[in-house]
Amino acid sequence: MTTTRRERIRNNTRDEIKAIARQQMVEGGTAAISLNGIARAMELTSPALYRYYASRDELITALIIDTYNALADALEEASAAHPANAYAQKLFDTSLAYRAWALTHPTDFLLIYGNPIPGYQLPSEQAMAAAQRVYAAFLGTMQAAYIAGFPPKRATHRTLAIELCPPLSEHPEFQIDPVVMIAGIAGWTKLHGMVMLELLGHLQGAFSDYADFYRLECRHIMEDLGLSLDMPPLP
Amino acid sequence: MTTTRRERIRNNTRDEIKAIARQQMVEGGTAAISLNGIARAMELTSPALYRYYASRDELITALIIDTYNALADALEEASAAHPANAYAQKLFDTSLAYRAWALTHPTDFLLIYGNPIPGYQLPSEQAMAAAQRVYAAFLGTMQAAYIAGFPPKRATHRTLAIELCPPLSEHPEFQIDPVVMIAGIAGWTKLHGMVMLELLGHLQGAFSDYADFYRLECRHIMEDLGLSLDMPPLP
DNA sequence: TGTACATCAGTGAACGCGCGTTCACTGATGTAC
DNA sequence: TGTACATCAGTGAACGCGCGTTCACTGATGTAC
Repeated sequence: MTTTRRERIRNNTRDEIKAIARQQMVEGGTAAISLNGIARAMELTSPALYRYYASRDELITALIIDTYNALADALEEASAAHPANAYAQKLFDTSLAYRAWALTHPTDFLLIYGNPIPGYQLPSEQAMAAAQRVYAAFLGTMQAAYIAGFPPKRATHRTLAIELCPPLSEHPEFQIDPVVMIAGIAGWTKLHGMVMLELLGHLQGAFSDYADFYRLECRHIMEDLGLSLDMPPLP
Repeated sequence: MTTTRRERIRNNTRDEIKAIARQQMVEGGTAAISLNGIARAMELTSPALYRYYASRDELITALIIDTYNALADALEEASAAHPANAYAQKLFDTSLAYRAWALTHPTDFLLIYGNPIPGYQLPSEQAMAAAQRVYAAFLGTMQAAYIAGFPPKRATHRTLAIELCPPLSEHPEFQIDPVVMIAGIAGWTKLHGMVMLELLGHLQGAFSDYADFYRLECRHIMEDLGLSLDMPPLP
């Protein structure tokens, strides 16, 4: 775990490369990530970058992994603000954090959940694992609530749920009940749809306050999950 | 309305250009649309294309408008298969058509609902109008159901709804009640989230049958809208 | 503490490629009398 | 029906640009004895 001076410098440079790539994305979308451009910004020649990333694709993979992790961190932080048994509060705040993170990091969000980057094929096991952290931030709390005796209100019948959503035998340490899985993904897809459409401007002009709409729908999701918030009810 | 021979040939060429552009999108995403490439495929020189579209951006605008219209056509067709007062059936089939169209035309779907194309700014009034046809396919039926005495089951209180979703004064011929608007957009965002995540492979491995999951959630949406389907209930 | 060697960061030139757009032009198609 | 003219489709050369990646190399930094 000890890092030499050289390793530290090297890691800093790797970070700087990623930071500039992120900046490029902000300015021109994911397609604008360019080694030549990064080299220019760093006052290097472009072949020098190949010391740090073997190719453009490898850089993109690193960006994607970091992005999943950053989003997952934000969600976990929101969840951790409440005690373990405050399921509703945890999920509600996690949901708000999902939108908040997406709106403050729009290009990062689109990097992972938007169009695939042309010519890029993400192969990495690591990326899959990082992506799972995001789902886990929602599903973990839901599963805990389920075990504690709060099943989803409109739960799918167990036999049907098992058929539709066969338990993953690969990761037994991360077992989510199929009933929870279906209800959880149903909730997540709704959050995702709202965020995606708002982010890309497809709801423009519909609402006076998007945060209010989102909160309203989050409450409905909580109701569907059979979890009640310690909050004043809606008028 | 009479078209001369020349105009017909011209329109065919315009259509051919768009068709090839679509093919490019299928192969390499929206970023792969290239006038040089189109010219090559048509065995023309690239300046010749400027007779038909003043610029790459204008071509993309045409593609976007066509795409919104094609999706709206598909939705309207699904809805038209049922009589005007079969609200639930209309909406259910419209919802299924939304997913079906997205899955059969993934790149087109991403052209309109995916990442913005770098360097492209859609300015067109026409595009906005075409985009509205898609919402209208859902909201029109919902509004009709509302007027016929089927309010959304979990309707927002009117005063709150009006505040959150101020009626658009611009298009009085297309008036949707705020209560319907909120419930309708809530439903649409959920459909959209499911479609988007499935399309981009983010639900991979979760379900044995995505169509079943989608149908299941569509039923829940119908329930929320207070509309019952003439279908055998779920087991 | 000093020397010999290995490692590593970065250079500069080059490869081959593709892009959108402009310009002055040729030759074919249509139109008016 | 034939002729003179206008319209239009398409050409070929050029502009200036940017891209990812390779290669043989120089010079600095670290390491082992």
